[in-house]
Amino acid sequence: MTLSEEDYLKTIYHLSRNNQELIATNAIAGRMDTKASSVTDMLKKLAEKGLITYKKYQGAGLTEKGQVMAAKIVRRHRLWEVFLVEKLQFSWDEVHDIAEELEHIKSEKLIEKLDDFLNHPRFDPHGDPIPDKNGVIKSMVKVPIASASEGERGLVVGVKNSSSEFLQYLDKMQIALGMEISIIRREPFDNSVEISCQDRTFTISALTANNIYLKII
Amino acid sequence: MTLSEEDYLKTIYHLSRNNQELIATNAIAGRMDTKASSVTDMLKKLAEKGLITYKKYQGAGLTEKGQVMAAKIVRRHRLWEVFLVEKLQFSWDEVHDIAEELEHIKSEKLIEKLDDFLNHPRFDPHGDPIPDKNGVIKSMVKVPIASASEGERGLVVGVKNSSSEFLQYLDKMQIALGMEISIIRREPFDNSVEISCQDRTFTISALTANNIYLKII
DNA sequence: ATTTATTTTTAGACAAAACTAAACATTTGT
DNA sequence: ACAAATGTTTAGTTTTGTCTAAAAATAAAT
Ligand SMILES: [Mn+2]
Ligand SMILES: [Mn+2]
Ligand SMILES: [Mn+2]
Ligand SMILES: [Mn+2]
Repeated sequence: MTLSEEDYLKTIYHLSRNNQELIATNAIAGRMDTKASSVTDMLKKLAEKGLITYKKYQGAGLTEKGQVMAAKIVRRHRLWEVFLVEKLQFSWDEVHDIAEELEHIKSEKLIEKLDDFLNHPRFDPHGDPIPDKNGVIKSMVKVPIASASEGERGLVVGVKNSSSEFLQYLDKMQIALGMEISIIRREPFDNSVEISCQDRTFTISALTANNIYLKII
Repeated sequence: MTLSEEDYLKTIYHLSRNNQELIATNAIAGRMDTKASSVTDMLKKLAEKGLITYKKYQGAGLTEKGQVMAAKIVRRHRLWEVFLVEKLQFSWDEVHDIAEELEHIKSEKLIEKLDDFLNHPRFDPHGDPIPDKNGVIKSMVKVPIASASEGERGLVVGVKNSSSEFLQYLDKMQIALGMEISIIRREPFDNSVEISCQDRTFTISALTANNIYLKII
């Protein structure tokens, strides 16, 4: 597996989560910042290797084998992110790009030793689950603040958007994983949500509310 | 800088240590397990970028700029090796190949944070010095056992050959960095050396004696 | 049901890094 | 000094991954 093949496989994996349908060429191109023609070439190669199913003009989907491979790459990515935050003191908005490179280092032993060293974390710094060595994910029941009802409260367990901009915005608002949030009121006019968090009460936009996941308690 | 350019630069750096002369195309090809013609192509490219001096049929040498770049790569390599041994519990004969990949991860901040995390180590697991962030090396006065005189003693501070085979052989003989060794007798017939180490007295071959460095005390 | 628009694929080109085989330069041996 | 041996470069391919432009297929609109 080359670095490029791994990145394509991972992209297809992410586009397939919460979505049984075939993935379109353009969807992949859009997310990877390449041209559709490049994607087509790569899809043929991955299909040739038995990692995806691919039918002309129809789109692509992971095979069982591709699913397992992709989950391994995601596992590596997320373990490295934990390392960067927990051990090297990076902030959660800085780690993605570095992990994007580290995930391609090829050594089973390395990743198992890293996992030991980190004490087998189950979630990455953005709350996303870390697949086990067989590619199995234990995901958590979580709901965006935007879908929680007035009066409910929950723990912040993840973010939907993990761009630097959004994560830094959360830092600025002093919202972090593990904090408890109560839904005070939802404003029907613009779908903004009034919440309380750590003795502060304030309002977040619908967009923000859509990108923060809670585990209701 | 591509991965490949970095590997070539590092090879030239290593071949230039203890040697002012220009490095021959074949020397590089031999060490990197490529063909001379591939080396020639790369030398042109590196010269083009101002990282080496290169004159047809004469050989190559690092420029100031190339020197600094190469030292940075070596710094990354050796810091990762320390990480793998100290934190992930790899043995010293397993880390080189993994570090060969890790050294290419591009992030200044990563490497400075790693250096902090490791407490600014000055030597890698094989006793080789780690360049500082400016590429400056503080090397140590060290002498191969083969060149030490009878009656002298010293601490094991490095190995010349750091192949897995040799390192595993040292493990088997229970010789490790930091141990104290006394030169009991040198046998003129085959240049083997009788040494004592940790209350054991035994004989090592000339080849072995040439590949273990001592700091005389 | 055609026409139009969008998406996807093909064809052809390019850059990076490798190789083989042949040409050229340097060194060595006599 | 010259021929042979060795070392190095050039020329021409190959593989991987990308791109542009044109062709083909599918989807949307009138
Ligand atoms: Mn990430
Ligand atoms: Mn990646
Ligand atoms: Mn090494
Ligand atoms: Mn390398």
